[in-house]
Amino acid sequence: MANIKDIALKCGLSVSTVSKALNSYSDISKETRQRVLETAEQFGYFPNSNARALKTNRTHNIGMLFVDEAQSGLTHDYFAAVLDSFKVEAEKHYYDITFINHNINIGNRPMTYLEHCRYRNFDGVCIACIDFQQPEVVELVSSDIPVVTIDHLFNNHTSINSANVQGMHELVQYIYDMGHRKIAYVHGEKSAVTEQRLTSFCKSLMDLGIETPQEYLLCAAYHDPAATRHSVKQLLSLPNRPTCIIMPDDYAALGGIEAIEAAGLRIPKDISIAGYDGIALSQVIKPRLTTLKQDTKMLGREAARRLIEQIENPLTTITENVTVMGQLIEGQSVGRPVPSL
Amino acid sequence: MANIKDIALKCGLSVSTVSKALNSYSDISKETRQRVLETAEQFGYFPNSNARALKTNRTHNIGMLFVDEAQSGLTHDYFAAVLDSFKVEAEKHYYDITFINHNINIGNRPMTYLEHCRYRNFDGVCIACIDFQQPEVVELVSSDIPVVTIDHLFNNHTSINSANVQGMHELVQYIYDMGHRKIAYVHGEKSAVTEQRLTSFCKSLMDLGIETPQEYLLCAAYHDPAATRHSVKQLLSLPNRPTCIIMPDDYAALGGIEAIEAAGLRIPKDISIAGYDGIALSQVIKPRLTTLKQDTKMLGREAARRLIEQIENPLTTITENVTVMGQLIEGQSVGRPVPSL
DNA sequence: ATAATAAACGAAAACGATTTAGGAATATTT
DNA sequence: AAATATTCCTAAATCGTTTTCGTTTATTAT
Repeated sequence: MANIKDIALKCGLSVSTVSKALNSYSDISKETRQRVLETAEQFGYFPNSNARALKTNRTHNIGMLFVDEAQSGLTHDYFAAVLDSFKVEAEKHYYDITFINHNINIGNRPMTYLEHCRYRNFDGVCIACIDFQQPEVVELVSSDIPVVTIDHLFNNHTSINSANVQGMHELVQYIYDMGHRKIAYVHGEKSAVTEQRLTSFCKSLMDLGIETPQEYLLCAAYHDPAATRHSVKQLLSLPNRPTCIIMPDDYAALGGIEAIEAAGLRIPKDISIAGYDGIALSQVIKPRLTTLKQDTKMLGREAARRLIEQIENPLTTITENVTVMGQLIEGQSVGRPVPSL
Repeated sequence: MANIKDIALKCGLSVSTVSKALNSYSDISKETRQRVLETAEQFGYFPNSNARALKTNRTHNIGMLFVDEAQSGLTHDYFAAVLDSFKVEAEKHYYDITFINHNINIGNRPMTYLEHCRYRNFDGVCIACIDFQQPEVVELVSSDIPVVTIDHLFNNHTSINSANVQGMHELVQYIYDMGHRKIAYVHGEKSAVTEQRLTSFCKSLMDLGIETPQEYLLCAAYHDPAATRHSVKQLLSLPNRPTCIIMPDDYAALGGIEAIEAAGLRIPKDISIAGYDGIALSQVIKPRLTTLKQDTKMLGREAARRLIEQIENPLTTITENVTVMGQLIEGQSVGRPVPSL
């Protein structure tokens, strides 16, 4: 692999001049600069990232903290889509992405996330799809490494958030407009996202003058059709059962659908069901889900952009909490309820 | 961040001694070694990866070539699961994973994959879920960087392959055993995998003494329900239509199911359908798919293991082509055909 | 003509590790 | 007592860059 020395030799220049030429220093004449660039191109040269990082303390490498164990992280469509979009944008800015994990330390102790970041000298870190309460995560966030979080808000840190309040409101409003008055919500486990959606759900209904009985609010794990199947079954057995059920997410909705069909009910004729996420899957199943599509493209892109902005202009950048709007997808799973009471 | 110098200072030793102690050189006394390790632990020390890489030419970083554009790569359940498993195993061996892409070169030209690998000094590379014919991919494979490919076989290179021949055979045999004689196969686009499955499909049927008309073999993109919907529609309109249809993959099967139900047919009563992949989704939809589960855990794990083996013992390692068996999942989508002809 | 300024380049010291060759001190053999 | 071996450690070169501070030459001002 050709290095800067080879180029210097070939051009009859010093190593420093070549370096400067490559980095567009102003005290290099146009002619030499041109000459250097040409030989560099000809030699197929590019800087050794390690040497450069060693000297500059910049790696052009972003750490991605995505999920702890082999949970549903990468195979979770929503997050996979966000990651994908993040990756695309980061590449445009010449950044690479490396997963953060628990490598083994010199002392035979697993590194903390922060230690791993220091070890690899990540310029910045993106955190998504993880339990944000973990001490280790908090430690990482509290460090001086630029951090952007997705779907979670830390003090004084940039975050990109799907508009859960707006999204849930829009979904509820739509369902209301379709004529539903008995709306249940099987919400995910406790998290910032869940709280937002749940609050928005309750508030939206209250504003519409609807009272929601406690039995209409159930908890079931995200991304877990078995859990929602159970919950929906429970809802269906209520004496005064809902006419529409909102699921934690699209994938989990599959469990709900199954439970409904198992009970011999038809969607949306007998009962309606709505998802959340708007992943590709939601539009290729039967019935096509009425759901709230989160803008994964925008979420990933903005996260990457702001993080890089922060990395490159640490002083002028202000921390922002960006909210990315979602969009209702009108599928076939929410219909008009039968007028019967 | 504490460095080796700090430790040397604290211990009253030279930098070289500390380095040797940390790297278990034999010419360091047990006592000093112990002392160094303790201070290292106490200082929260770990080596600067860049400095180390610069000197040793080893980065403990594996390049992952996963997909060119924002195609279905990360959001493709099968590959996401393989990647996840690869990641878990790599971490166990103290390796990190970085995505390979087309960063911008010094000459303002996008780097080739190989160039990116050299730039980042990856110790090894895993290639999956990509068009293996691309010149750039071939260039990378032909380099001296240790490479392992998943689901594609290159000469003189280790590869981990899902047992497509066995898998398809098992699937066909099962369908046959259920009584089907008119079996169609909507196969994916041209690739090594497709070829293996297609060949196995044809051979298995021939061995069973069944002739398959040309109209029973259709091509539709992988992971594309719209494509399979179209193909299945076509199959259904045949004068002598099949009693069972094998889909390119589970996700694409959704399109097939839709087409069948749109035609007013019931699965598996009127017609059977089978998937391929055995992703989680396949078991939470209705009907639960009869499909061939590829062992993503094993595929990812073996890929990581062999690659690392190759990295660490470049001389003693022989290239292997590992075949990972799949397993039939008996769902509800393949039934006994109606005896009518 | 001389001094001051500007333009273009180079020498050398880092960055934080690894590794080779060798040096002191101690122990062992002759 | 001298020679040799062993043990433990250090000096210094090196990996490929960046960057500070000079130095040289050319240009302009006096």
